[in-house]
Amino acid sequence: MEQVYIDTAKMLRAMSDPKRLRIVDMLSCGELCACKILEAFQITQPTLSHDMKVLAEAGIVKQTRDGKNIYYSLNNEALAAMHQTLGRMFEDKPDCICHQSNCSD
Amino acid sequence: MEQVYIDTAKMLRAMSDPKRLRIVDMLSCGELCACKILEAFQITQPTLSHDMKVLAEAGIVKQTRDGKNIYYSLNNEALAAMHQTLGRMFEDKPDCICHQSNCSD
DNA sequence: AAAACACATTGACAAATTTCTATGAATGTG
DNA sequence: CACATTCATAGAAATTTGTCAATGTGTTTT
Repeated sequence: MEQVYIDTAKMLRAMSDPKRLRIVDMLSCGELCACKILEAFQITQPTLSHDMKVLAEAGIVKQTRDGKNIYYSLNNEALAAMHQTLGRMFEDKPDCICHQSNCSD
Repeated sequence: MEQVYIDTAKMLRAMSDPKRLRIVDMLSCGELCACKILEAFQITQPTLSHDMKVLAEAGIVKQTRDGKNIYYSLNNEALAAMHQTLGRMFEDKPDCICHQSNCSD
C-alpha cells in the first residue's frame, strides 16, 4: 500500500471521532489549554488526554507547556497538506491509479 | 454534539482505512465494478463487500447493478461538501466555537 | 432447469478503540 | 517542605472493527 494512503488514513482516523473533530475546530482560532478543552465535553480528564495523544501522534496538533498547563494548537501545515491531498484524491487526474484498470467484461 | 461533527466524522471514519481511501482514489475517474476493485487488493471478496458497504453507508459511494456486476461510483456532491466543511473547520472564522472560550488563568 | 458467475450476508474470531478508575509525574503555592 | 493543580500513564472492561470461511441471493448462460 502506498505511503500516502497510510499517512492520510492515519490523520483521517484521528479526526474520525466527533469529539476529536470538534476539538480540531475549537483549535482553529488559536491554542487552548487542556483544561479549557475539557470543559467543553462530558468526558473525564484521562479520556481527553488520550484523545489529545491520538491527535498529536497523527501530527494534527502540537503542544507546549506553560507552567502547569499544556497548550495545544493545530499543526496547520500538516492539515493543509492533508486537505490538499484529499482533494486531489477526489478529483479525476491523468496519472490516477484508476486509469490503470477498467471493467471491460 | 452538533450534527456536522457526527456526519463529517462518519465520512472520515469510512475513509480512515488505507485500503478504503485507495478505493476512493480509484473511483475518482469513474465507476468500477467490484470485481475490478477486488483485483487491486490482497483481500477476499467478502472483505471488499464489507468495505464497500461502509463507504456506501457513509454516503461516499453509490452503486448500480448492470447484469451480474455492481458498479460503484463516488458521490461527488457529498465528497465536495465534506471537503469544504473540513476546510472551514481548519480555518479561523469569526463565528467559530473557539471564540467562546479562552484559557485565562 | 441446472450450472456458473458476481456480489451480499452470516457467524466467528482477533485486534483495535473507547472510556473509565486509580495512580504517577511535573509544576506552582503557602 | 507539604499540598494543590494539571496533565499523563496503567490497567481493565465494553464496544467496535477488520478479516475470513461458509453460505445465500440475484443474474446470466448453457
